[in-house]
Amino acid sequence: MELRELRAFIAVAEELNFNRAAERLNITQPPLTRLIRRLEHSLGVELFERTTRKVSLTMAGNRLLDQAIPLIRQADAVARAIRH
Amino acid sequence: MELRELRAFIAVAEELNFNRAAERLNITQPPLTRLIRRLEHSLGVELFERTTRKVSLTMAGNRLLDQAIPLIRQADAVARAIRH
DNA sequence: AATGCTTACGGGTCACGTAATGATT
DNA sequence: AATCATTACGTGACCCGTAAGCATT
Repeated sequence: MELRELRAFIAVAEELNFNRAAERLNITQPPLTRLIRRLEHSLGVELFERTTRKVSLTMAGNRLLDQAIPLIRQADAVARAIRH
Repeated sequence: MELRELRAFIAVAEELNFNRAAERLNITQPPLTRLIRRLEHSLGVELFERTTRKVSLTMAGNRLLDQAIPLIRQADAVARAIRH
């Protein structure tokens, strides 16, 4: 699990749309799909249900979102603190 | 800043020796040197003073260590929670 | 037909490990 | 000479973006 993956996850979870999330991350959809896949694989759970037309969070995804946001926030705070 | 880099940083900070830290991380010294360099570069600060014979934490390094440990701990807790 | 996620594929970058270098004791 | 970190270098893996595929509306 890497911060980059969590940032990608949060973007998708908030947008519920890979295209917009990818734009927000300044990448295209395919790498984003792969980031999410890798995160899912490393955690051993599905984070989204993709019903071809609609993306929604699974229960595990919801739980992760709750925890990923403060984690990223804390990581950013650490970086800022060290940079002064 | 990535978790992988922080884990490497913690290993070096605790061992104060690149060789032992690399072993602990199951990599060799050169990639470890580069991980640390990249982290230093991304934060814009020196984290270690390398006097060729001795490695010691800078002030910034000390501050990062204090914050990186709980951050990694939290990240591990998140991963564990999601995996059940 | 249009939309939206995923898979295929080619190319460039990146990361690893071995080997060589530099510096200190 | 020995130790320890860094730099050089070649190879294999990884990541990106374009293009193609596939399913749903």
